[in-house]
Amino acid sequence: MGEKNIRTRYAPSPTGYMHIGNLRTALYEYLIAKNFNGSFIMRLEDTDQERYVEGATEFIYKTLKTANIIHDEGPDIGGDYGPYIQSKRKSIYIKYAEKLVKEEKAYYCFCEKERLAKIREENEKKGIIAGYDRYCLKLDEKEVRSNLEKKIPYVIRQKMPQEGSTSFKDVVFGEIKFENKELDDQILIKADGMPTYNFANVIDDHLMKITHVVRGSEYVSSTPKYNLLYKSFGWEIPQYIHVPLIMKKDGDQIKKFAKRDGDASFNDLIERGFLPQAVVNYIALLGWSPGGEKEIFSMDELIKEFSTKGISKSYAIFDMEKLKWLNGEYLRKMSQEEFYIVSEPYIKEIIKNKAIDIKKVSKILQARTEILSDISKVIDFIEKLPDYSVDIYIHKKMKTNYENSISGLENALDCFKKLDNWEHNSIYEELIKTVKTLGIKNGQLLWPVRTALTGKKVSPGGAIDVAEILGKEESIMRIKFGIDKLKNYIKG
RNA sequence: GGCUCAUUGGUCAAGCGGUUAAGACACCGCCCUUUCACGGCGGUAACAGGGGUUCGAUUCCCCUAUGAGUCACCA
Repeated sequence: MGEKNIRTRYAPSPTGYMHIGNLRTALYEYLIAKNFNGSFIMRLEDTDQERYVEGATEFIYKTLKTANIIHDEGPDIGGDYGPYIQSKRKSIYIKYAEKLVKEEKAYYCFCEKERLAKIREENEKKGIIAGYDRYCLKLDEKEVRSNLEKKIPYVIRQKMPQEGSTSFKDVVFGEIKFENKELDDQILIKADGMPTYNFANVIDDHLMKITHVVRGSEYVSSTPKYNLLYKSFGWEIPQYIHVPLIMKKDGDQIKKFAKRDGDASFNDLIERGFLPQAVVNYIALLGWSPGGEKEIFSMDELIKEFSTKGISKSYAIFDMEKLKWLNGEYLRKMSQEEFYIVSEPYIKEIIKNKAIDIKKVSKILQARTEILSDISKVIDFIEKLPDYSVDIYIHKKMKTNYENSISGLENALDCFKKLDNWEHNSIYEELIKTVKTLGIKNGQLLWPVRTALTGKKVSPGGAIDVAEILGKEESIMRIKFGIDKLKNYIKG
């Protein structure tokens, strides 16, 4: 990919929150740069003043930081090619646009939005979609000057060639060719003096010495316009790397990820209890394959392994199930202590009882948690025994029924009462001793105990784990309650 | 609609002219086991269709179908 310094850039506009696709683009840009020991630049594209959202910029910084995607230059930290905020570079763009006008590669256009809208509407009626009709291209120099003097609002449009074709080589898609006559005379400078995205992009990427332009494949069709601009200025065209879009499945429809549809943003996922590293790992793999069978990558490993060769050409559908699995893998890979740190807030959110040992709860949760936010509904029984139906005492494989559940619980009750050392091993030994003397299966005794203790069909940890966490007193109470409940049921 | 791109199991995907067409998620079964989970083992399931080129096409070309992107004084 060349010898010179690789420079990539992430150029978000502060118009709202970052979605998954956005973040992945930033990730790839970062990985490509770092893979070659290059620089990753952040540039704010705030040229649309109407869409500006307060606080969006801070949010972008925060998101990149939690995702561990770190820029080397940017509005907040500066760099040699600043300013990195487009609104502060307004005069630069105008200067370049006027240069193009002088060379007759662009022209002033005084058409009102109303006229443009009307033409578009008429065309639509006829069933055609056409670009600008070049009305203002016909204006002679005198008219232009007089309009300018009269301060009639204007835009500057790029004058597209009417013949020939423009082709470019994309790193992932290969050679792509467009006929020039299909290109619209796009606006370079808007009536408010701000550049359009397409124009500002070209100017800034060149001025900031960006070598690799990574962006979503929705920009493929505007790339020839970029190249014509580069050509007009006599600038070197950067490498294009168009990445496939991330989609979602909605019924049998395939759609783009969109915040307005309530699709999860990176931030939403983190709030839901996904680990940033897991999400980053997952999205790295959405649209890119390292080739081998390894699926879990740290950021450093991604940097090392990433190659544009593995970027796929077709869109990928976001699969929440796989993300969950991957998140679970990250959780399980942690040490007990690490898991305790991340799970503690979720556990404490629901368990208020100070007597409960949060560390023990955390321990039994680790192998069973995929998303941290799921914790609450799994351990709710600790704080308060839920209402439950006696049906759950019956378990075919454990060979339990109402009657032997009662006797099982009564036996367990005796064990519990005489236990002084309330600790996992001793509880286990005591209960198993009883099982042996009764000559029954482990499950026949343990299943009713677990059921009485939790009031749930499934629980994290078995009878002994749960008993240990609940403590002697509470366990005895719940066992007694279970016995009464079963007896009443049989009677009535 | 024009243009551009894409199309391997439900999903992510490997493959790059000759393979029993990997692997992962999900699903199913078995084992482990004090439930569930974890873990282990195994299973179901794919080259969109049709023409070429070739001794031989999932791989190359063309057509069709389907999907996506784009056609703003938005980025």
